[in-house]
Amino acid sequence: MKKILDLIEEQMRAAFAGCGYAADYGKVTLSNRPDLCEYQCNGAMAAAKAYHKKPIDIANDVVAVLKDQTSHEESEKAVMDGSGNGVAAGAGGCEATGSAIDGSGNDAASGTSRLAASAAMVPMFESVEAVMPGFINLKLSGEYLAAYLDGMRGEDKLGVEETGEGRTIIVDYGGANVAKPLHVGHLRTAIIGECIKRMGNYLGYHMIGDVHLGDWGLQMGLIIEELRDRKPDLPYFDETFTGEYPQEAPFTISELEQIYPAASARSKEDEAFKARAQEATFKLQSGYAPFRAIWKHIMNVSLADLKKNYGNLNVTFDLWKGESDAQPYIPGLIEDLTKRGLAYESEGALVVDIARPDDPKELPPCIIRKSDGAALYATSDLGTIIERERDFAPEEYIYITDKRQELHFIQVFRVAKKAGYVKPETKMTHMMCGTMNGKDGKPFKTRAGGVMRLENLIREIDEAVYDRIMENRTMEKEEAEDASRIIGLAALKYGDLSNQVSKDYVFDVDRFISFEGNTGPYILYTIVRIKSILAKYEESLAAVPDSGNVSAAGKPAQTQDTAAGAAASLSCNMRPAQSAEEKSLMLKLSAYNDVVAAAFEEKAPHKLCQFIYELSDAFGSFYNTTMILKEEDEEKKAGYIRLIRLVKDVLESSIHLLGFEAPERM
RNA sequence: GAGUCUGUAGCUCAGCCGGAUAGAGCAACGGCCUUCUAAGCCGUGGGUCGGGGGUUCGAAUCCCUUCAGGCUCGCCA
Repeated sequence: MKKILDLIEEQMRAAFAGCGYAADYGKVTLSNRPDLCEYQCNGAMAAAKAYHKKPIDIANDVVAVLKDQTSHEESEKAVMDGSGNGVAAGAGGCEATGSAIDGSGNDAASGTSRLAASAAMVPMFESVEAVMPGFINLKLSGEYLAAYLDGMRGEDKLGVEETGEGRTIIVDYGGANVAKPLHVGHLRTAIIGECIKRMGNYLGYHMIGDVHLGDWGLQMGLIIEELRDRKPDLPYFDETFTGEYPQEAPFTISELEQIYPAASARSKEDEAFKARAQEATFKLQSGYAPFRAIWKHIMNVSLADLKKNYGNLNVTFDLWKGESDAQPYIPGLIEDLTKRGLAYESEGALVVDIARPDDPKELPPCIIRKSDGAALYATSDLGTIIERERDFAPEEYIYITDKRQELHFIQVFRVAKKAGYVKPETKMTHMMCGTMNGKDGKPFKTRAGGVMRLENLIREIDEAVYDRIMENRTMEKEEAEDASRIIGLAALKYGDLSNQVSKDYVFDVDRFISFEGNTGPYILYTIVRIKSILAKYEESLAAVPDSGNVSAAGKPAQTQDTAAGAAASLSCNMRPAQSAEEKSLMLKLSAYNDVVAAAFEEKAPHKLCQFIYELSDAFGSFYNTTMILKEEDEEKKAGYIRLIRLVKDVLESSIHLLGFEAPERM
């Protein structure tokens, strides 16, 4: 569906053009003064200079054209109302407006007949006015808005346009290291990446998520040598061993997680040990069979654990590739760059220049081979690009990492472009994440000062949620535990995603578990309340047929709204808003497709968070001023139900995009 | 030192491709449950948008400058 803002803007542009002004001045935005209007156009003020006129005169010209249009619409509408019968505007009225809005939407794409087409059926504006110094203030008509929402209800994706057309985008977002437990530092990239991937898929792109494991560096040598010292009797360390290596890994995940930090710490003090680790790394990379066997064990044990932990976060990957997968491409890569004269020796290393004259500061070259002959980070990322081009030839790459890697990606992107490994038009995006800080503003730590493991963080939040549920709800232990996991994850993810990606943010456990205000649980609470109302409504419908005879005799008009009528009422049309609260809610809903598209386009999940918070807020006000189930007018009640069902659908699909779900009760 | 990002209410954050009175949440205070989940709703107080200059009819937003903080600056990932 076309975005509602675009539809309005088309009218505005046509009006500007109709007055002899450039259509571009007809830009329309959401109002920043909700007390005055719903949408606004500031183009008259911008145009004033070019046309040597007072802004208000231009605004008045444009408004006159729009009003002329509106009054025309109103006369048409009056005719419709006459035949439609205001009170019993049940099924008959529905069909008419339903097709009208669809028709106008489709025509709009093709051109000029749109104005007439929509005007004939549904007036767009309730009011249009010019205000000093030259604002044009707009209010949407209730009928138009209701018809627009009906369009949303009728679509699979609630009106979101699938602009991706199946084009491929690779999202590189895990960043996990094999043999190291996930810690809070991995949280942001995982959460954000998952969200970007989901939004892209929703918009019709073919998103490929790759965890891109750190599975090939010095860490492997460190583990091997530490293992040698701890368990020297293993066959992997027996040079004379000729048999089959065991299937069973010589360590558990817990041991592995203990081995690596120990080895890492030791290498910083023990030069000899470090040298051994480097040697082991080299042998592994050269294909030395016993070490390859250990490496496989490390991978298997670690991967199972990582999948479990990412799974708990509701984060999944299409590819579980790692740096090791890029290795086969590296010799050819280096040869190619060297042969073509792009890479040259400098201070013993092999480098590629990436500096450009217009850089504010001359950037250092990209090192693709160290002076000791080993490949490094940039080399492996370039190798990965070659593999991805071969396998997927994506139209865009999105890397999601900590912002400290900015320079690295500038270098890699430039080399990839310069060498022609990716097409010139391929977009290469680095989403730089701010760090997650503690309340003190410094990088988040445990109380003891260490790095917080992700599973501990999650457990801490889940437990806090559980306590909160038990505090003021009666719920079975098992249901409460399930709910606290769902709610805890929402709290965690929403807390992260509601901040701008590139900024550092303060992760305050106490605030997250308080669940008040702009938090994940608040969103879930809204959904749960709607579900509860809908369930009660369904019950009431199901109950009616039992006393059907009585009801039918007494109130013929309402019998249709029983069991069989329920389906009909759902397919029936949305009613124009009856109150300010209902209108606000409907206006908010209508922005859904715009928000999703913008959140993806700008790689800004926080915009979607902001939206669902405002939508929940609007629902809260509506809920508090409107007794939905107590409404005696069945037609009106059915209208409310249609509306809140749409609110629920939009909220649920939004949180799905963000990467969490809602419980049934909370 | 150079580059870059950040600085908005007591706290946590939106707004930043210029527009009307700078918005939320938390915290504080005051109302609203015999009615659909009060984890809610309504209201009150709280601001030199780090400082200074400039552009503009109009600046939190654009430009310059300055202060404070973060990060990066060739063989870690």
